[in-house]
Amino acid sequence: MSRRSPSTLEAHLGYWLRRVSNGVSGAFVRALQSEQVSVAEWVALRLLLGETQRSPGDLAALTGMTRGAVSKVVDKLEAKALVTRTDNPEDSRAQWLSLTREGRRLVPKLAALADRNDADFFGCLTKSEKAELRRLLEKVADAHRLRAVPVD
Amino acid sequence: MSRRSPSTLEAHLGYWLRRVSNGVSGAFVRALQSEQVSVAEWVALRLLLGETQRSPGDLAALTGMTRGAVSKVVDKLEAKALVTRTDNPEDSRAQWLSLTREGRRLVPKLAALADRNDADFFGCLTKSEKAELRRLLEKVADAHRLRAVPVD
DNA sequence: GACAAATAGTTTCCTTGGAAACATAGTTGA
DNA sequence: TCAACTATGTTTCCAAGGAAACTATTTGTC
Repeated sequence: MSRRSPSTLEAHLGYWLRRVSNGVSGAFVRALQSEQVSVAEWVALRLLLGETQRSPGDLAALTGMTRGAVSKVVDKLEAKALVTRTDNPEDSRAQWLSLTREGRRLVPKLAALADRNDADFFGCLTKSEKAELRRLLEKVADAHRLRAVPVD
Repeated sequence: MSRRSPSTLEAHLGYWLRRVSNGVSGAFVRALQSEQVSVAEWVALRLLLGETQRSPGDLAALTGMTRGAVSKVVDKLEAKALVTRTDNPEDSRAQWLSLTREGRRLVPKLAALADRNDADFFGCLTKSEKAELRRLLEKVADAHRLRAVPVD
């Protein structure tokens, strides 16, 4: 008549994934703070680099954020003069987003922060362990069609 | 005089970790919604099971949440009659938290949801791949002393 | 061409959690 | 002893993002 005790938190792979992911993301948030940029803003900036025909709706579709949330992120980026909104002449509901000169200048700096953060965190793994970790993560992502670009 | 173009989002392991982790966690949030429980509430409930001397401050220390946030989570759990606060007779600032009968009954149900979510997500990996993924994640967690129990 | 439905972006309201101030209550050291 | 410090839990204020209502356009259908 024994009843199995409920599994612990640590029993789940999802738990470990989240635990590590929160560590990596938290450190990245702190790194970006040195440039007064949020992760959502970084992602938006990176997605806009080299693209001249990208709309707020595109960002919403790519990231899984709501259009409302994207609207606010773009507000912030525009206030910081990193992005501009321009009317789409073919559809007056729509707009194109572009990086300003300042925005284009900032992206490589932020990318360097991302590079360093990643190197810091996964430096404890060998080259082949990193490759294996990436392979496994991509396999899970693929199996579940996880396409959304994470913004947090 | 060429300038290396900034790395893409997908270039980082942290990106893939977050992408998958958000998928797993998002699905778990939706699963918990069937019982009207948040992830933070689930974690608190699980951490309280079988413990009779655990305080709000302990939960804050274990999870990395602020004491303010824990206070609110406990408010919710108390309102749902899953947890009770009792005064600590040895220190009138402090309190002990305990699961109610209802709370103890709910935990195994929620644990089953977690089990299923994990199985669903990582079922696409072989047994040895799962073991390897866990090993790699624990290695990174260990290298960086990542102790906080994720609550989101 | 007219009008219903769909689409793009914005705004409002709500929830969640951090930061910091707050109120109490222990602790420590002169 | 008692003032200063520390510790516990709560509250207030703020920022971020989702849901859904809203405005303005465009598309599709008759």
